Amino acid sequence: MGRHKAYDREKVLNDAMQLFWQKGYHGTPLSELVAVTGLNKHSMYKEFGSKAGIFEECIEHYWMKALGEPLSLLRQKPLGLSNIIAFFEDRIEYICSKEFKSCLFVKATIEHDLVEDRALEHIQKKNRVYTGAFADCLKAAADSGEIPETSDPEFLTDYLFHFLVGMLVMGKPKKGKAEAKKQLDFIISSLKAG
Amino acid sequence: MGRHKAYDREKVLNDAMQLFWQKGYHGTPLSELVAVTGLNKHSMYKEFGSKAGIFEECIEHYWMKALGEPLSLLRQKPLGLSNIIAFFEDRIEYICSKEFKSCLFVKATIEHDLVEDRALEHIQKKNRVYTGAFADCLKAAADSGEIPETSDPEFLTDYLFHFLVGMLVMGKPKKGKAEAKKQLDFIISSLKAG
DNA sequence: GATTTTTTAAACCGATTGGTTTAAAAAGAT
DNA sequence: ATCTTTTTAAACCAATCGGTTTAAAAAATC
Repeated sequence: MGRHKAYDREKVLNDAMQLFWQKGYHGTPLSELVAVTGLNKHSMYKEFGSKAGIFEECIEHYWMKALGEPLSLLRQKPLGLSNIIAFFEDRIEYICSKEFKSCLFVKATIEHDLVEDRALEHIQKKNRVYTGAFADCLKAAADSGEIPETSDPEFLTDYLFHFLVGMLVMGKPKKGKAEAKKQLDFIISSLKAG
Repeated sequence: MGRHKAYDREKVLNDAMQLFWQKGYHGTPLSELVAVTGLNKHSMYKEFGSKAGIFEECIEHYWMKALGEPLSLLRQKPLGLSNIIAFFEDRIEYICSKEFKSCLFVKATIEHDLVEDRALEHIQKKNRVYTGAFADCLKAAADSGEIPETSDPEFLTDYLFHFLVGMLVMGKPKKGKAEAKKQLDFIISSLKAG
């Protein structure tokens, strides 16, 4: 009994996420959140409790909507170097596209002491899922002989992650997609050489 | 004629820079700037005009005070791979120290559409000085045979820069200094192998 | 038609934002 | 002692911040 909700929670979350993604946590005032989602301020608070509450749900939403697909590229069986290549090619494609707007997680990581602790921990947990997927690919590549058996997936994973984050911060390279692909080629052949 | 300024412009700039460095542009309210520098609000505006004005001068200050020393490591003659190694070892040392607080430039880059355009361009110009120094080292290394002559300093420079930025964002690696050094070793031997 | 819930708009809260102005006091230079 | 400049504190500005409350209107259920 009682009236139905007029808004679509998914759509609201998506709109809010887009805003946070573009402007960061502190760069996004509640007023704009209200404007872009179309929700009434009152409904907003009833649904999410606070600005921090919205943000945390947006992180989960971002994880599923924006990071799910590239993650699936890392998990395609059989695991190996090809996953890493496919993943980075996809990311380069995105970074060089005009829709590019960095990464919500990276922005929140940099905002660190400004963002709520819970949200930060949430992000770090998700990061670990990502680096875990990297490591699985590298282990498989070592097992199959694609890269030397002596390779250490542990630090190579973080090395790859650093490179990824650097690209996400710096955005489109001055010489475009071709330059980014050269960098990727270099990394891949380095992995093969050990 | 007239009274002398009681404050030391350098010290004021340094205090303000530290704050911006820690909290970013939007995370730093004018009130805290006033509190930390000890300047009166009125004097602040007479000296710098606006918050954006203070920030721009802090960028230049940061460039000289925080980035000058690592840059000099890249410029030590004779140029070559050793400069790159010394530079990254120094950066790793800093990143793993407890004084670490990321990089003002990286933070401002991420805040991008929130930060004044002039400041952003200022930063990008300085970044180019840095990548230029990288490129010079790589060229010298290619000339002397430290790395293959076929190496392309252009994209290798951006590759190194991406890695650097990634480290600055992610902070101390979970396994500490040793892990970061392994990553550096890997990069250097990759450069040598081509 | 009674009940329950959502929606809406508005008023309201105290605090803070970047920024300006005023006016008096303090200090240096001539 | 005079003139200039800096310093200080305070008042002031409109706007915005995250957040709460109220009360009426609009639906949906029974």
